[in-house]
Amino acid sequence: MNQLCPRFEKAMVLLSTRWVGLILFELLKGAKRFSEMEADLPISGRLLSDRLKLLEKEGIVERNIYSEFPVRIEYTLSEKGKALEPVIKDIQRWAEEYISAEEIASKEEE
Amino acid sequence: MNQLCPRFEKAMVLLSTRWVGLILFELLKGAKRFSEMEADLPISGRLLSDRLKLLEKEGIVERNIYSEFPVRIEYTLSEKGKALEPVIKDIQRWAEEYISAEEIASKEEE
DNA sequence: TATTAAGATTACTTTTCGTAACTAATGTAT
DNA sequence: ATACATTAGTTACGAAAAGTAATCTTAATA
Repeated sequence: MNQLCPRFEKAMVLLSTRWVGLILFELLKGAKRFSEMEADLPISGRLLSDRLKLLEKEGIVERNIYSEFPVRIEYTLSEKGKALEPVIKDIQRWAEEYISAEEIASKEEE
Repeated sequence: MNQLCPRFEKAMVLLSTRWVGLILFELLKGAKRFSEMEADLPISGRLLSDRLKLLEKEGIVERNIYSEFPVRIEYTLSEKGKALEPVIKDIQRWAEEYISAEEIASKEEE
């Protein structure tokens, strides 16, 4: 039925998961705490939690616990995660060149 | 609230739309008819139709009608669509390097 | 014991999916 | 002329997933 390379298909499905791209973009800037990401991204805590768990399971994100007061938990990209940088950079370049201001303005219409 | 570049966010949301990546991958190989894509991709006609309309609206895909018997309709990438090639190529490279065979085998588990 | 941060859980609403049946346009066979 | 193929979708609708906000949990202070 379908002629796709299973690795590619798996990667595509993973990267197409809603908000995963934006989370990767956040983490490419450096280690982030849960609440920082929650503030920066347009998603709720429940979803952020789900996605971080998914990315951790996939070996893309690492969760580091620092036993301070109060406890600090930081999320960082693994090597596998950092290797996605070119994808994100390409998307940024494409967006700069091809997404027009009008398109963004007309978000709420239709 | 959020600190993201709106162009980037828009691009990310668009490219994160389920199946959009796989459709782009199909079309990077050249012009495709509706039924060919339906056969190659693991999605239903309804969704394929939805996504093609979305991509046409976004100026990424072009729809060409040939009045033969029976009518032939081909989908191709616009310049804006072709400009996404690096993104897809990067994802392919990443998948080759980082998606292991075991991960694919264990699709149905958990 | 009251507070604070991280994040999990719950209860509930809204969107999106997927299947299968249906429509439209056009050419062919009878 | 009428009935049937073929391609390319569209519609309807129940099922599944995604979304939100508010409420718990845990652990270490002050």
